[in-house]
Amino acid sequence: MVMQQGVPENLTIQQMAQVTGLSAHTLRYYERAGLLDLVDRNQQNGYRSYNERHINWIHFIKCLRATGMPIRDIRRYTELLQQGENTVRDRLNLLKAHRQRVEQQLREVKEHLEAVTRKIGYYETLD
Amino acid sequence: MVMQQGVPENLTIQQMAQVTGLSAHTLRYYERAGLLDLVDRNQQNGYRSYNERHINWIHFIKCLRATGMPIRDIRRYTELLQQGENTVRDRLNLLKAHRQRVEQQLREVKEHLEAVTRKIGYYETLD
DNA sequence: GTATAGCCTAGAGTGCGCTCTAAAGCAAGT
DNA sequence: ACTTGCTTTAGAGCGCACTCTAGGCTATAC
Repeated sequence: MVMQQGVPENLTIQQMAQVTGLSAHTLRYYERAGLLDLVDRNQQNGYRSYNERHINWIHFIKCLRATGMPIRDIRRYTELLQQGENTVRDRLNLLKAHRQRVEQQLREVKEHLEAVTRKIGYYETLD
Repeated sequence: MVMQQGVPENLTIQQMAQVTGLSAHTLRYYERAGLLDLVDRNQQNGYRSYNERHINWIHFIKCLRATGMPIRDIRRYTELLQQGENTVRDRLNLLKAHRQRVEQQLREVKEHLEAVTRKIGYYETLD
């Protein structure tokens, strides 16, 4: 196994788990869920073999998840990606719609957090 | 049933659902979960009877939920509330800890959203 | 009285996103 | 050869927050 420096290649699922911060279970789950096609296998033993492209992709998936995109939408995005260049417009629309929803939700959370802050202020006057 | 104007009183669960935007199912669930003690009953028929205090309380619960506080933490807060004045400090700490977590999460979401925005920017150059 | 509509309870079901288990295969060390 | 520790799969289980169902009671209109 490489892992000295340079471009990561032929990573086992545990190494991939370390690098991405996801568990091996979750990596397999994402693959089954269609978020991660194209995972090559080691020819000798049939183990999954990840490379830098997978790392970058997982990193982006984590951004989508962290901003609340559901698994099925990420699968949809993945499918578009696999269908090639003529889906760029669809992918763009999908991401833009997502961004808009997230921004709306950020505004709502901030608003509701202000109510919490007001309550905190009230409690502080009692101290 | 009153409902003309002035202070809401003796609301049925359906009226309460309308006012709060929660379903009757959810109102019962919140009560069972310990988020909502003290729901009086109509002496004749045993139906739940809500008043303005309940409305305000549900409104605050919605702020906590909207900012991601789990049900069990809201129950904890409810318990403190029921234990009276000497829990003010604990309630304050609970809300402050919550606010801090939410603010942290807002920062993280914003960061990850920037990655999405960068991807959008990239796609737009392809157009 | 009867129909309809709203309320009650206990408990089952749902959807999501993991997370774990069992049984089996492969790899490296002693 | 045996042990240890990784990998594989299919499928079960979990925690959360609802959401709904079944069966029964109550209230009002006709």
